[in-house]
Amino acid sequence: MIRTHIELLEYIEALNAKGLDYFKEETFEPKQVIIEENKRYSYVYIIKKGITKVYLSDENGKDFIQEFLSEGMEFGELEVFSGKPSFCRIESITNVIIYKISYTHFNRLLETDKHFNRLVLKGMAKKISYKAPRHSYQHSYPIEDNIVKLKEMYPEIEKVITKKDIASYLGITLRSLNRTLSDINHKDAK
Amino acid sequence: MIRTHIELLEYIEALNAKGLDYFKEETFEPKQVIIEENKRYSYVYIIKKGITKVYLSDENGKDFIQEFLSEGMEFGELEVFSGKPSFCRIESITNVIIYKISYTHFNRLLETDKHFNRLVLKGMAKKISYKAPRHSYQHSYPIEDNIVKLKEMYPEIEKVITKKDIASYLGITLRSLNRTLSDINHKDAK
DNA sequence: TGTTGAAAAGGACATTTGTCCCAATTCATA
DNA sequence: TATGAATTGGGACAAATGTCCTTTTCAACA
Repeated sequence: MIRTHIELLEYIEALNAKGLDYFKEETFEPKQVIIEENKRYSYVYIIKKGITKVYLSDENGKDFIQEFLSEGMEFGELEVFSGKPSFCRIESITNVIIYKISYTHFNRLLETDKHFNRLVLKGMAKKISYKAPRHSYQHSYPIEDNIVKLKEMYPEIEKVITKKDIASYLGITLRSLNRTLSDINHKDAK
Repeated sequence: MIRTHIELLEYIEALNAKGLDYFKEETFEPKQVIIEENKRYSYVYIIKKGITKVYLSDENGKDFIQEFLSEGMEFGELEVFSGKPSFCRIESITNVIIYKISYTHFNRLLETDKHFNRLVLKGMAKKISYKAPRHSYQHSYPIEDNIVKLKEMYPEIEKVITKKDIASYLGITLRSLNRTLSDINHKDAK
């Protein structure tokens, strides 16, 4: 549920240690919007620390959360390849430290550094692979199974992510989530 | 709904024309499984012609279709980067001609051919970008809107793709799809 | 300490969607 | 042409989910 890509983060920090100055740190407090929808940016971002949510809202204000991103995950890179404006909003949940790199430097690294290139490819592969089974699973199984599964994987999740966000991630309403949670508890109690 | 990546296809055919023999053609009849779930392969595939579906089935036999892929879209490339076995099944819908390239050659091209490398990155970016709004939209709007939208974009879709597949793509049952379609017709009639 | 607002919980009812059927139609092919 | 399988369409009912609201909890802070 909370994606990471430690390998990429470590490699970036190794590059920094070598004296490369392409990556600039920036910090965000909780609930700040880092990237808005439908705008053009000139930086690619990689999370050093903290948790962010990637989401879309419809005109009724309903959110649908695509992913929660954490250490080593990048965002803003798709726009480099597609040439299109951003299509998701990215917002910090906790305090967040990110590295940002300009499109120019990002492209240069991609072309000159094979290892970096490969890690970026790998990062994108991660994004694709996690989405497929997730959406499939959420469609095929009752909410209850999804939540049980989620709790098994991240028992502490409610301490970091609000229920509303969990519901948006599951593509359901908060009411449904609560109903299901209390059903699960009743079953456990038996 | 049916993804293409013509630029990549054209580039591959240009490479072929130059005498590069990395890409081998293979043909499939309708309803053949090209890639199974959870297996290891040693080729990356690019569609030259025809339509395929990418899907997962759960143990009850319910399918969830991720995407329909057509000209220029690749598959099997994610496994090169993740090192994991395949996670989706790929099946031909129409007659399909594909180019396949071995992992070895694929990796070599990625490293030596910047343009190819960029096109692969772009292809992956496409896969990610299309998924996000799609799943969001499908969660936030009634089925009806999804279907109306789909019909606007692909008026002839039912001639190529069965209703069952359309339903699986929308993440609903065939019954729901039919119900909604007849609702739409009744509204149109008024 | 009391106030306020965000987050969480849940009641009551409406709506949507799924499940389980069965019937009609199409289509490949024996 | 006959046959059976796949596809399509839809009725009736059950179950899941959403909508709308109210209440509770809790932490921040004047």
